[in-house]
Amino acid sequence: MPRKPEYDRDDLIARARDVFWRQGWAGTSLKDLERELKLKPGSFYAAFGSKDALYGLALDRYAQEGAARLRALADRVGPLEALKAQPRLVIEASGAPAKACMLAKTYAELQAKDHELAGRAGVLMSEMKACFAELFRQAQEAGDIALNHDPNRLATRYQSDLLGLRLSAERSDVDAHEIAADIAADIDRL
Amino acid sequence: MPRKPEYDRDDLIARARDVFWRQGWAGTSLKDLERELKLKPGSFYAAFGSKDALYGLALDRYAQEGAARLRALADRVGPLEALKAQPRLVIEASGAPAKACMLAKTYAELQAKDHELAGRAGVLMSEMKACFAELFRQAQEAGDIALNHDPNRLATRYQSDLLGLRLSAERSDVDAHEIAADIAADIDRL
DNA sequence: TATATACTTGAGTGATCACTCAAGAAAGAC
DNA sequence: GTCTTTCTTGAGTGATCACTCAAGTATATA
Repeated sequence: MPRKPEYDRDDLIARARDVFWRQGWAGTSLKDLERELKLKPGSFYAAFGSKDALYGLALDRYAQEGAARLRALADRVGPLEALKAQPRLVIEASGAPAKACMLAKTYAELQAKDHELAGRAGVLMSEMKACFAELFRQAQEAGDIALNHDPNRLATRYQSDLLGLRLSAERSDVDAHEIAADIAADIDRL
Repeated sequence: MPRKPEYDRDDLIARARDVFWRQGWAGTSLKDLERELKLKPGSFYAAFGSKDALYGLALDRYAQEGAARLRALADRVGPLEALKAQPRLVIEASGAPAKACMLAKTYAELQAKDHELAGRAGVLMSEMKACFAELFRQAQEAGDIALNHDPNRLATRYQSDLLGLRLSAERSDVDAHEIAADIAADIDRL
């Protein structure tokens, strides 16, 4: 008996993710979202409850899709090549609304206020780090990386480098491809 | 004949810098500044004109002091050792209100809105990059780094690594000292 | 067709935003 | 002391913030 909504919830979350990713949490107003999602306030709150709730969904979606992409890449080309290709891929992603990592931006913006979303972003970054560590471990298992390295330490440095790269890639005075190539070259020297 | 202000303008800018550094641009309200600077709105606007104007002053102060510290360090221990020590020093700075770079945070927060302060932060980051490049060049001149490296490229990568390090240093699940040591070790291998 | 159920609409809520300004207080010049 | 100039004070400005809710509309079931 009920009426169906006119929107596609998944599509709405994806579009909200793009707005939040680009403009940040405080930088995105309800007006921005209403315009972008073509939703009046009433529908918006009926669908998502609050701006923060939608941001949380967008953050989870962002992390889940990023991890899935990396896993798919590793399945295709192997762990070492995936780790080497990732820096170039993240800064070349054409559809993305920004180069910088949404998790890092969220964490940097909201951590000082102990906002729940910063905690969530931190957890998701930690999971991503574990994902990198697993790939380094697999690369060692395959004999591509010397065994005297700690995969967790490699992952920590690698993630840090990626964060720096992606932030640098937003700048017009920086050749991010050079940085990406240098990060990949570092992996070959392990 | 005039009355003197009761505040120390330089001290006020330094305190505003710390608040902005920690909480960001949108995350800092006039109320926050009035509380921190102990200034009523009237005095605030008489002294600085606007929130953005004060943020600009704080940003310039931040960059100027950072560059001065690095130059002083290089004068003391030489260019190579300065570049190697800097990663550790930036994450150990005890008085700082945050680990992450204020220029990077400003740029990340405001670039999407084409805010003037993002442009200013970008210019200051560019100047810092040139400062790094000069140190790499001097280290080459001193025979500490092989001449086949482009100092500008080294500086670009180095700055990117520092940005990543400093962002990572805000996280509780990351051992930033390991990253800092690894960045320093990379310089030794050049 | 009638009814029940959910979705859509948009004016309106109080709170907070950056900012203004008029009035009062303080200090150097005379 | 008196005047002039500047600083300090804080209530108040309109705009925007996230969010609410009652009324209207559309659709699946009976």
